[in-house]
Amino acid sequence: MDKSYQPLEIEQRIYARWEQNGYFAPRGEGEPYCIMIPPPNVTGTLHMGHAFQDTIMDALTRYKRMKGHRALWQPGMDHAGIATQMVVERLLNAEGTSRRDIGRDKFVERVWDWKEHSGGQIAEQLRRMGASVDWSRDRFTMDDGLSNAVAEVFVRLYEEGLIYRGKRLVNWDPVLHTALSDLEVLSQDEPGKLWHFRYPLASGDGHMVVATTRPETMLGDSAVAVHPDDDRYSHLVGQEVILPIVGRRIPIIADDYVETEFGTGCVKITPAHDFNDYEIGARHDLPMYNILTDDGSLNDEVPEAYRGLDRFVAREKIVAEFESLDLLDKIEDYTVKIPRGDRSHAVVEPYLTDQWYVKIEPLARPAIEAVETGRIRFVPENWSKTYFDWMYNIQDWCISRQLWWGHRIPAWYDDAGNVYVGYSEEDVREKHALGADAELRQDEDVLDTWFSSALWPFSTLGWPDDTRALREFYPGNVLVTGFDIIFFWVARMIMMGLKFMGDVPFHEVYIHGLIRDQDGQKMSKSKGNILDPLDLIDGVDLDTLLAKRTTGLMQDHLKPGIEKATREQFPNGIEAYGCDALRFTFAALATTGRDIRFDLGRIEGYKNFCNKLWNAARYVLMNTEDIGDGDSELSAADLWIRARFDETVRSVHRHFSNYRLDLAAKAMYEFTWYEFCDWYLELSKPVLQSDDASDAMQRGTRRTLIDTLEALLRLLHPLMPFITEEIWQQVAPRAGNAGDSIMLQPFPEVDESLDVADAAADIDWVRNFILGIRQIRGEMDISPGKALPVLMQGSTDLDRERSTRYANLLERVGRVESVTVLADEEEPPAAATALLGDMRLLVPMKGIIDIDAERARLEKQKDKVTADLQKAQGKLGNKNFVNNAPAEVVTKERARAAEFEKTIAQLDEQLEKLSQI
RNA sequence: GGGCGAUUAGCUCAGGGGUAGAGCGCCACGUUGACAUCGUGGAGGUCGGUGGUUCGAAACCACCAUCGCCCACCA
Repeated sequence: MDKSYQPLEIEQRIYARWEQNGYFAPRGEGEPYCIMIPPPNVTGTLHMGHAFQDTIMDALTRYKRMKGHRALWQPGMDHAGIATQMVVERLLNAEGTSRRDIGRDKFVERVWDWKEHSGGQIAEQLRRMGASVDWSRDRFTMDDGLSNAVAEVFVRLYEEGLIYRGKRLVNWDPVLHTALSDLEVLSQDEPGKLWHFRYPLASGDGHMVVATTRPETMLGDSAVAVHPDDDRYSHLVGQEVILPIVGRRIPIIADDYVETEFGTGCVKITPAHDFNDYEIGARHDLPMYNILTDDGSLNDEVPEAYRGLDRFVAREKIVAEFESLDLLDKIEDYTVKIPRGDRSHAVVEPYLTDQWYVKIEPLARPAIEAVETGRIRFVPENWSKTYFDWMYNIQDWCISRQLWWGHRIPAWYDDAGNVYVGYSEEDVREKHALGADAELRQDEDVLDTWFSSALWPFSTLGWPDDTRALREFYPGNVLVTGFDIIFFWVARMIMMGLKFMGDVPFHEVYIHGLIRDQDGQKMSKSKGNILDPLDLIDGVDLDTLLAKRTTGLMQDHLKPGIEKATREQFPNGIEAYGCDALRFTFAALATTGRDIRFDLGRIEGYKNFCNKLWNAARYVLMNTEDIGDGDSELSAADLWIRARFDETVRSVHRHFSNYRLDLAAKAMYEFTWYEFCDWYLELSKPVLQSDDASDAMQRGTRRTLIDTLEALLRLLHPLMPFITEEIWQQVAPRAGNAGDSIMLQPFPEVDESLDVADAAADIDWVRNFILGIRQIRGEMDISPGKALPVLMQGSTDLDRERSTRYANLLERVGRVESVTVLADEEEPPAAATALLGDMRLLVPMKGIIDIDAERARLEKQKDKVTADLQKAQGKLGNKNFVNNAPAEVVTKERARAAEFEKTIAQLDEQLEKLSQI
């Protein structure tokens, strides 16, 4: 083995072997376990969030697979309608052409080409992350099977009356020319204005003042509303105003919606361009004036001077005209919530169009119940509240999009405008007995991407066919995802799963945090702070990193700032940490629910951890080349490490079942480094490197070394698949294990039969002995290489017995030259002291130790213990404590106080001795 | 306007009614035959504030402050 761990060389080789051997497919007869990957957007590349999420899912899958489950981690990708269409349109634009130039069929072909290219990249990245997904089951939301499922669901919902078509106000994106669902619209505060306009009363007796943030919509006004109880205006209700510029007479109406406190208490009503006004218009039967075109310009409904103007240009002109008419009351600065499309960032307009909707309430009810009754559990629990809040107020879902890339809506129209829904044109003709001469035209629109994603938990398993996979793996066990798509995706999967499978799609929803940069900023291209997970694995030089962060920026002026920040943070680029270090870092950071600052210090530390493990394995292999097959005898250290390992296994099981990968990682790390490496390997050296130990004893230690390492590798495997496999291939045969791959081995289980109480107590004694001596050595600046004589004063029989039995360990590991028993009454020489139970360990100071330094050291210890003692005595002196606290707490406190007193007495005695010198 | 979360060592974060923890960083010593990507020792915190519950609060409760996120139709 190399002297240090070199991840890059081994990772890809190992993954290829796993994949070629089909190890990722479900196997065995165990209970099925299934996780569905949240399908990444096919146009994207994996970012840190994916890598984090994939690490969690892979760790869970590997863990369950090793526990004997038929484990399936279902892979696949999402066609991501709008996002993908935008990417390909941009490509076309760069070529000097456009989607409209080449036409729908050619365009869709281009998107498929792009999908092949881009999707392959993501699959490659997943492989580099070590993802043990079953590639043989790979799915794409637009492939034939999933498209069938989409059509099936659409037709069934339509036939049940749960999908309908209607003309309503929708969120319209004037740049993308499509409707959006409420979720795809993000409202943000932006500085704006509040314009106050005077609308003259038709009676000629003055005017009303209305305020608006969107002046151009006045062209579509059909009323002015006031609150019914507003005395200022009640005499005007029923009268009319003359709409300026347009000249239309519109009524003054009364409606509860109006807030008397806000502005003047008069609201202009534009039913065709505002969601609230739409409702009011419906209540009062007002006419609707649609004044916009698809791209957000004014249409022919408005006075000629305004036709064809973009709405924002028209806005300026309207204000100017009001001013010239002396009808502009005032302009106030005002912060406005601006709704923007989440993809295009264009200002979205409420716009009257025909769209398809899912009637959601009947689907939502059982979905709410599934969480209320605990059939689905959110982890952490508080996310269920977010879920409920949305589900209780859920609105019908607009599912049609005016795009070209996506599942075409399975609806056909005849010349008379009748609509027929079916699986295909033939199906429709047959079902409705339409003759061949009847002209049918399919709906031009496609479905919201999330419509197909909602079916993912069963469409990927073959639904609507009754497949074996579907029977085995539905419902899945856990969904691992971010909080940002609880509404978009999680809720909709639950609704569709219950509707079409009659069961929940998964029993647990593990919501993880968001990966942020080291300053807590969200990672994004425009901030220039993105990290590519592969760059952390493979390393990257500064120039490449700079290029990655600055090319393709939407806003060129950000470039210098990004360059500067990147140069400062990564003056030498990023070193290669390897996949296992990255995965372990993600796991260690995966605390409940909170966002994660990705700190390079952590991954650096876990890379070192890999190296530590590597070298521990080197040591073990070096010492187990020839174990021999005679009897073996286990030493106290051997028993102790086996017991410590069991304890670690126990806690790792617990942490996996609670989705606390951070705690699992911590338990693994601490055992490996602080117990196995720091102590056990050191304690094994005296046995293996001394002639005193019997062959049986040596065999016992060699077996323990190899057995513990082999089991430890299995324990670590779900988090660090590559390094554990690489080492295991060499270790397993010596441990008597003939398996092909560590990933197919059983996960370690606790050996309940082990009774090691005595051995554990002995080893604790040895460790404390050595720690005491090390402390003296460290604080007295005695060279680690110098062996020290030690005197034991106040020792018990057991102390003396142990000092003999473990003399070898004390000498070799503790660098103790000799251990001498000193009778209680015997006068010790000047010495430095360490306390071990009731016994004092003395290191004679002759020529070694600075007396003043030793006195200071003891005083410091005494201060600390005295403070502890005072605290304990304070408690014990409090009657309330003694009377009310549980007896065992009081007893414990008494014992503590007694211990402190004894320690202080010993320290005093030692200080006294020093002063006599 | 409603809801959720955070506030613990210089930094990043665990923990949790009875003894305040880890990693990184820092200081000192050190090449001992797995590992200097290392070893050994050490310094460093009134656990955001105020009040309450309790024998006991950093932890539970209330309020407040600061920061963050989500939802919502005051034009």
